[in-house]
Amino acid sequence: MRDDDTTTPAANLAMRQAGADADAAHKPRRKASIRASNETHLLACAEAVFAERGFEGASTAQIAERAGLPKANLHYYFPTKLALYWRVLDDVFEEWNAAADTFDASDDPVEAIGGYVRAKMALSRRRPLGSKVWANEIISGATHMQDILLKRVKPWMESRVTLIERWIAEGVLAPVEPRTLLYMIWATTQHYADFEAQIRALSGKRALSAASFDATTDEVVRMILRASGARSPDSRDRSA
Amino acid sequence: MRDDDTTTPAANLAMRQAGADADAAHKPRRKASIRASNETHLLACAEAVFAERGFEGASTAQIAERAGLPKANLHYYFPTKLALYWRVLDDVFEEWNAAADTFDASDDPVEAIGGYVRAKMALSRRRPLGSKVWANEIISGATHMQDILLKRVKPWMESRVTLIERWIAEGVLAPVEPRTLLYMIWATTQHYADFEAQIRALSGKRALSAASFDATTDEVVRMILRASGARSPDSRDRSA
DNA sequence: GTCTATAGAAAGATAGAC
DNA sequence: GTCTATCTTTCTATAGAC
Repeated sequence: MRDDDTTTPAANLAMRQAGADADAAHKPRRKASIRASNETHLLACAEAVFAERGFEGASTAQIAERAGLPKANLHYYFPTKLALYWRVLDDVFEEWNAAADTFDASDDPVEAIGGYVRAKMALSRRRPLGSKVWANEIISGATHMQDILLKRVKPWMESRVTLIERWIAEGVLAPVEPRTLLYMIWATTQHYADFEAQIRALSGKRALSAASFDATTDEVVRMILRASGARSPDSRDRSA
Repeated sequence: MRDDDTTTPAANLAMRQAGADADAAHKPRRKASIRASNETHLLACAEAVFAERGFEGASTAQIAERAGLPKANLHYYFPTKLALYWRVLDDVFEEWNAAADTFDASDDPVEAIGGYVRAKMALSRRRPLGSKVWANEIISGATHMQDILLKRVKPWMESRVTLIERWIAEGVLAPVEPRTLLYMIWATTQHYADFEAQIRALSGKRALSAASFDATTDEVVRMILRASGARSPDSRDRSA
């Protein structure tokens, strides 16, 4: 029951109808879960529309229609289009944040960077719409994301910069500019979500198969590791 | 007279006023150039608005206002919003295409790839708005760009893939997946245009200085060359 | 070529019956 | 919680005077 990523109008309508004829409107047991269910459902649909048309280009009517609901219901759950958009941005950031944690899974730069690249590639595959919403927001000037960028992303980046500089000092990473490396990782991995349509057009295929996406992931990991000059530390030569 | 990249409303209004009081409307000498001048001016303003809000999010009123013109004048020069958008996309592609030529400047992969990365970074710096329009269009599904992608970008990519495969066979490039390398180059270089707002927020600076952009360019070139394992061919060991 | 006025559709949001 | 009807604003595009 609770996988709500159905973003096609048809499936959604069907789902809505299912509960509709339980006409007794006040079963206390279900009240809270109706709200939760409708909110997540609307959020998933909103993510798809915001991804495709950006904040200004998206209309609440389109989102409601995709959700199989009247426009008024959308405004019942989310007072304004902006409030809905904020919730979507927040959701997307939480996943970004989860992937970011993989960077600290190991002190070996090969494992840490490799694992992070893998996590970001997996995210691009699993939730391309979220990545697109993020990209759209940044391209439009990031006006609604200053808080997230300054209070969450910036501190994360700064601590990772310090870590990368330590690796360089220890000789397990080439003397790269840490920010340039991180931007390269973000840009390259997110490209497979954001520029999906271009990749499809250029490859002539309808979609990248799971197998070829995995192969591409391996290749991206190899290339990023080569770019960064990462190597696993010799277990004995660490003098400090 | 003919540098029309002024995209601020104020400057544009001033420019418009200049010619306005030459009230004789039919000097044959000036007719054609008025059209050309207004068209390029509107195109520059449209590029800025489309970059910031995407095709659906942009309004002809905003574009006209930025150009310092009544909305009706915009429709006099460009019949529909879509026609205007197409012209912008076409302009942007022409510059992409010019940068693409640098790939063939040399048969040495270090020079060819390095030069191409430099050209793309320079383009990101010189015309970030164009890059954003492109990115927005792809994120939105590339519906208005299928022609350019299939007839212009795809053939270019395929011939470059062949070239890269030859380099690999000759041993002057690591055995990389050519498409993955090209996507990495595009993603990384365009990131400095498209994600400008994020970079600004994370660096805490208002804008990347010319000097630090040049340093970043050098670093990106080094990292891409390392990722691709490119090396200049020994002048003697070419047996064919 | 320029510009005011406006048509006709679609936008965000709300009222109020159920 | 749901949904029809509607308010107000803004949208693309055009008419028609100058």
